[in-house]
Amino acid sequence: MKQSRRMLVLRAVIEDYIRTQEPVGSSTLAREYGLGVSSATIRNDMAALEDEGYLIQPHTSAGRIPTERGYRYFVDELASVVRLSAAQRRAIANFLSDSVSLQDALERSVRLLSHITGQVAIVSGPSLAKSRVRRIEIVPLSTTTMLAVIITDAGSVAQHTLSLDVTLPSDRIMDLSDEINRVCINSSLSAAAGCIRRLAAVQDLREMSNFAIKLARTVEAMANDERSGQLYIAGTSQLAHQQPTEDLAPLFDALEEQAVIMRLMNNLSQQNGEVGVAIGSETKTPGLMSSAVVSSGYGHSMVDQISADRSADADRPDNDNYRQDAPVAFVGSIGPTHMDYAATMSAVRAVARYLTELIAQDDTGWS
Amino acid sequence: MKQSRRMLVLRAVIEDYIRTQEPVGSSTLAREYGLGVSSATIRNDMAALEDEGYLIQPHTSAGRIPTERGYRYFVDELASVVRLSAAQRRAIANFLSDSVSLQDALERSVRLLSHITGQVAIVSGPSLAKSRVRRIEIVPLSTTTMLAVIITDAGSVAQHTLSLDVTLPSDRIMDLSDEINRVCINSSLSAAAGCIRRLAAVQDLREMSNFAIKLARTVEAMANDERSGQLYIAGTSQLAHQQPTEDLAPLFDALEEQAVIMRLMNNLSQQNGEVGVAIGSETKTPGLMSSAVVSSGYGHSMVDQISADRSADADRPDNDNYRQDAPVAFVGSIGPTHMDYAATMSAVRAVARYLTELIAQDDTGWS
DNA sequence: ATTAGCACTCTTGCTTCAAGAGTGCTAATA
DNA sequence: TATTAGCACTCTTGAAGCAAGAGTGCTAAT
Repeated sequence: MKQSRRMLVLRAVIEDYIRTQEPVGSSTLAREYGLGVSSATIRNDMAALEDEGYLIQPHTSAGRIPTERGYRYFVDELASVVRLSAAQRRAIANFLSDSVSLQDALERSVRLLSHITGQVAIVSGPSLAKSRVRRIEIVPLSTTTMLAVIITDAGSVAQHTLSLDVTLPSDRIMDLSDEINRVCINSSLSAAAGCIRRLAAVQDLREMSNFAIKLARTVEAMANDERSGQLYIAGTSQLAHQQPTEDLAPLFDALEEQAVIMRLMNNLSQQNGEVGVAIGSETKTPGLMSSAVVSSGYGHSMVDQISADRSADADRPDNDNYRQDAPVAFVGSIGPTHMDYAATMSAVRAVARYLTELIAQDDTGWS
Repeated sequence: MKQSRRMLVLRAVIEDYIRTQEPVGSSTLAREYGLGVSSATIRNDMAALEDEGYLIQPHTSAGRIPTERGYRYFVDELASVVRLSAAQRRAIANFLSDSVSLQDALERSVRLLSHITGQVAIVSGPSLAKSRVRRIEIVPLSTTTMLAVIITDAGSVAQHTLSLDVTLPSDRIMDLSDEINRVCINSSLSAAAGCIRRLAAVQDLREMSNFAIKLARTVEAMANDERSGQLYIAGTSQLAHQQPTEDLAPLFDALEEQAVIMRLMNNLSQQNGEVGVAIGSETKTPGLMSSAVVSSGYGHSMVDQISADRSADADRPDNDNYRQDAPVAFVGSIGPTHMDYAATMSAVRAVARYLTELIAQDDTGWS
């Protein structure tokens, strides 16, 4: 009973602080929240909560504000993420439905998410490493330069220029291109690189083999490029709008460090389908010490689909680093530690769901 | 003589203010700059300059700061943009030279420019409307969905999904694709749309013609899409670093309004090769009232190349909206009105030059 | 046309002060 | 033992007052 009320107090403090952003005192709590005890009692509880590290007071004679630990408890208690209402979900689907390409869909998604949460939103494009090749095109830019365009099953398009020392006849390139596409389709990028390399060795390619090797190296590089999944960020202006409680510079710096953000969000969205939350120092990122990150993976590789097609395609080597159910990309939102966690988590989840559908759906495409 | 010294004083005030960011008084001026007159004389000049609208004093008893008009005069006087030193230019070329694709080059460019100027940098990808088609690929995503990938001579890649109501045999699509590429190559996008549309009518395409028409519409839409040239922005964090003299929110808002920025920069970079400067209200953009924009076009369509190839290719209709020497995209930097104009203009110019070379160079490609 | 000198104006930083909010502790109560 | 009333104490916040400093405008002299 006692323990229980203490936590109710904690919850009340946090809710109030999230609303008002001001240190909350015992009397406010006693008045506004129906705790049925006097302010003095609450004072005792708050003192205890402070001892336990859930609350802190900015100065001797002010109300209390939650600590990182406080928020963590609060978020953990928030176990069941409230689903958005059907209407809200429909609105999202509606807004995103007439996207015209994957990029377009992702751009809309960040903007939408940022708008819903009123915070910074981040969406990554599907990681190339975790996608399958749908087509590899080789477009001559000049006699000695080729543009390799790789289209993945997630709908993303990556490009890379290759320059050669020799001039190659275009029909031979076409042939090679056809051959590559025949062999590589539906392999992961790293597997495809292997295919191409093998092709370079086996076939009677003569002057082409050099080119093929270069191409293989390129594809491999793409697969391993950590920041391969393009990052979309929106809503940085929202940051400038909140009264500058503190210095925003480090936060902005962090946002420009794409690699850092990428790693952070990826870690956070490991277990699929669920939204992850990192609060303050949990982000292990200098600029985010007073921010929280809410993120979810999306685009889990469809399990049955994979295994079905694994057995079908004998050409594909086993060293594919697919992890079943590992998300292919992520979507998230970054805000102050005193953000509205419930709302943010719901929104992130909803957008993630939508994007997952969208990607899995490439049998029907974007309408 | 008198007129001349007044303007020297103006120049000195502006230079000092750009350095220190603090209102500059007559005594400082007399001491630090070798004007050879007393502070009282300078006071008179400053009073005159204030009457003429070049200077203003924030409060009765403070130094003077430049007005918009002051900056304008200053910038106009700065006629000859200082070229960067050979070493600096080499450093730029060096940093950008191992770009691996157009996107990559553009991303590096913004980051670099932002780093050099210490301000926000913006680079647009080549506008599709002003580029020529190098290749149009049609990749089936499913039986009823096609991904159209358009590759332009500037090296940019645009994509768009098309969904159909009927299933089309893939070999027929290949044929159509070949035909389209045969006819459209080297046309502008809008011309290509026309080609495809004509193809749809003339050929015995049967069930394909519907698809072709859809494709034509898509290509046309891409050509007309104002924001088609993707926008790259870097260095927003720099904004947060300068002491917040004033509210940054509107500035951030403006930066997120891609369409607005796009239009502004485009207008500013009309006359090619030269950098344009818009100061404060000259930008006609609410959020930029105390910012200045320095921008330059890049990637002028190479004049002779165009005309040569205009006569050669009889298939291309005349309604191409090429304007000789009109830039294809732009690069610029945004900073406070008290920025270091000379340095910023030099940097913008250097990067623009480099990018122009890069694009024109698609006969040699990225090294 | 320039300059020295001087009175005047404003900002800026500091200190003081009173009001208000909130706490911690003690002693009384159920 | 858990709760509560009461009270002294602490600390922030805002206003007000004040002295120092910077810079100007004006006048009179060169």
